[in-house]
Amino acid sequence: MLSKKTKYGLKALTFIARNEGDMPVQVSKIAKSEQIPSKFLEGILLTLKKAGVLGSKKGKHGGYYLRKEPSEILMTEVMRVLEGPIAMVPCVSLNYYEKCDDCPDEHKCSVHKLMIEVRDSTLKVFRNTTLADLSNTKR
Amino acid sequence: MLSKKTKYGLKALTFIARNEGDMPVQVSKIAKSEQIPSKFLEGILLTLKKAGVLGSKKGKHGGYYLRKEPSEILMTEVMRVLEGPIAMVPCVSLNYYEKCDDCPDEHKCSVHKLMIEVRDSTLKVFRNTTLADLSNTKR
DNA sequence: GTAATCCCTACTAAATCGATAGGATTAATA
DNA sequence: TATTAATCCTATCGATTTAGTAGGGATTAC
Repeated sequence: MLSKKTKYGLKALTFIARNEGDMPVQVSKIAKSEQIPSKFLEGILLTLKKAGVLGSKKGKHGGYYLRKEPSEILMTEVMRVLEGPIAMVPCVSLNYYEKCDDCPDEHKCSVHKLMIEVRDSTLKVFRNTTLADLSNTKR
Repeated sequence: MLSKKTKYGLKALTFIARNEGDMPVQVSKIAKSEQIPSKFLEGILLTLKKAGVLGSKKGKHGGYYLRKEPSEILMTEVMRVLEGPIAMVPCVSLNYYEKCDDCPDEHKCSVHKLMIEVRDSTLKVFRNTTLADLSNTKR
């Protein structure tokens, strides 16, 4: 299941991509428009900021803005930040590999083989999709 | 993340596919060979039985057996039984569709579009993979 | 009748998720 | 400079899910 965190995060990014002029966008505006609990969203955007996807400006008239063009923000990046590893098992994860306790030999493991295929096909989608696709903006 | 339940279930099915002669295979044998907690596995195989993937024989020399040829057991079926819906959000699930509380219009939802693509690509893998592929048996 | 096996229900500890609370810090502006 | 509006940070909470255990009932081979 996709977590609410990721769902909200994607919606928020889409909103920001669509509403970006010169001014940063406030959490409260996004929360209201997208029906997301404001305090919860606060934490999500903070995470995206720490990961380098968003920038922020504090104080009055502050808010969040994209640090790259929507077309340069890949879903691989966003999903990894919000949802964690793309692979369904650590033993096929590219970025967070871990050996299984059980499994004496990975190459003979039936689950391993299947999960590599799933990972690759999902990765293909995420690598081919940017925030520009989600938000229908051209940049 | 793939649940242990699903992982164990797949390993068990693979084991049964490889070890099937005329005799049913016992939970205890699978558990020992695949390093799975025996009582936990018991419940998993029961689930697979109720779903019609496995058959069982009670009493001495009883055990579990496949109800179809490995090549006829699709991963779509197994994954749905063990892991639940393949879609990451209910609003793109083929078998368990549910509307989102938020989302006034699905067709305009950026998350929706992305998750349909993920679902389709994952589905493609599961539809193209059978237990025979996992277990390297020909049947 | 006994041992081996599946079948069923209930319980538990730990982790995760979704959300809230409360305030510290920063910056614009009146 | 005081006020206000924002981000930033930490802690907490209830509900749910996960992974597993416990204990026994029912069935069958021998």
